[in-house]
Amino acid sequence: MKKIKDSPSCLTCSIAKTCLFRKLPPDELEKIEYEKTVHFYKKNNIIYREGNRINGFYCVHSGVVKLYKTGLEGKEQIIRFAKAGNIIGYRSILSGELACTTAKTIEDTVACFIYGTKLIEMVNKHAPFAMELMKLTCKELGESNKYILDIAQKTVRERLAEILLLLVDGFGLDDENILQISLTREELSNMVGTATESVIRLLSEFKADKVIELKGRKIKILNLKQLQKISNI
Amino acid sequence: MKKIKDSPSCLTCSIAKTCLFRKLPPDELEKIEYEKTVHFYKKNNIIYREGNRINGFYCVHSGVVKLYKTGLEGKEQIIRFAKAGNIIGYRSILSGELACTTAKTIEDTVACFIYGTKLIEMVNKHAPFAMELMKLTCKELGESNKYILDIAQKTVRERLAEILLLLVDGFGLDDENILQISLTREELSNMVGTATESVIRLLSEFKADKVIELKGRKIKILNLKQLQKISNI
DNA sequence: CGAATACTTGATTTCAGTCAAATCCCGTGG
DNA sequence: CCACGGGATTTGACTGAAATCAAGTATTCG
Repeated sequence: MKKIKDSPSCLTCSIAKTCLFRKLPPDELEKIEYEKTVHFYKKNNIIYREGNRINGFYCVHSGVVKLYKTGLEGKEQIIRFAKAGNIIGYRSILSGELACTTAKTIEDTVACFIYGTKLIEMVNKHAPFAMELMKLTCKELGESNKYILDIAQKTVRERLAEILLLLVDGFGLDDENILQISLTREELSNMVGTATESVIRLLSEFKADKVIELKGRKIKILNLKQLQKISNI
Repeated sequence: MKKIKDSPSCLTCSIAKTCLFRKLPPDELEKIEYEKTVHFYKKNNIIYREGNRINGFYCVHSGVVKLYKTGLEGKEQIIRFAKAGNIIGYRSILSGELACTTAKTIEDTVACFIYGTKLIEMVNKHAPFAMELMKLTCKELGESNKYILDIAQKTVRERLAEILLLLVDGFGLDDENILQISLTREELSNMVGTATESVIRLLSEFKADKVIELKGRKIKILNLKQLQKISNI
């Protein structure tokens, strides 16, 4: 277990300056600092489960979390990823419903837990914070709606290209144009909403067409323009 | 055009007592009463279009509105319906984005328009209202996420059964068990996310299996349990 | 009443899922 | 260090659900 001094402090946390929490006054942030609990998760650990009642939300400090729903045959459908600065679990707090997704780390992750009552208190007391949170939710809603259209009408090929572009957007490329997130083929297929074999075949095609290059889970983007063309945005 | 006295008043509007606006103090509601404009739409009219910047939102007073996104080949994907008491267009106001759906009436509809600035003012001034709006948004987000899973993993047959159940839930049955919303086969297919012919074939199957009965656009539910079974909820 | 739209049914095609088998890769423990 | 086991990946063959295409019928609306 890590030492306490490794725990991030809200007051010095650079994330708090760019995310949602920048809308809170400093004294409020200080209070959160003393109420929050910091959790360390190894890769492939579940933070909360779909269908659970959760009594707080998490602010991801580092690492990556996948949020997914589980279908009938146990197949995952990834709804989104959360990385440093993103919050997870807030939806069910605000709607008063059970968690609609499972949150599982795909890298070692540090996340701060804050009670739902605190979140609701902040929403009630600080209008700018409430507005920012609402903005966030509405954007997420827009993205989910867009994804409904995509899955309903696009081919798997188009969707895979689009997902790759989304990943480039969210996680970036290094100086060799390698995508800075490592996903299994199965996770990719669970994002696209297709069979693992289909993703593998399509990745091979993209590779044959010199759009990408593959080395294990590393994906090197050779032709971004072509990917956009394939994705039919 | 209808006479002004047909315009609903927020103060006496029974809808305002059950929906979002019940969270506003009476004096605030009175102010809205004088700022809102009432719009009358015939069936099949567009209230706003996907991609438009809209500067306000609408509260549906009567009638039904379908909210849909348009795909590549012009095919609609219906995201949800709005009926009396529902609000539409608020997402893009709050997120500061362009409208992510087109809103089109499928029945004669009366809707009240309120400026976005007013909505934001209300969110800032009245925390209970803000909370209620946030709750609404989060529920909608939960539903959209659920639908992503459904479209990605369920068969068309399962989804059609599920959509029928959703419609029963949202619009109810009359004393003859006839669904109280009239949709074209194409609209049904645009909800399910499939081809019109597929919906027709499946409806015929359901009819052959004595699950439903069809008379034009009227759908009579004969066996709700069986529908639930088919939908695999 | 005629044109346009909506609905239905049948035939065919195709995209993507499933099943099966082989290979690769990686961590573990001897 | 290397063999072993299990999961991940890949490829091929086959299947099937649903889309597309086509053609005819029914309804609706001006």
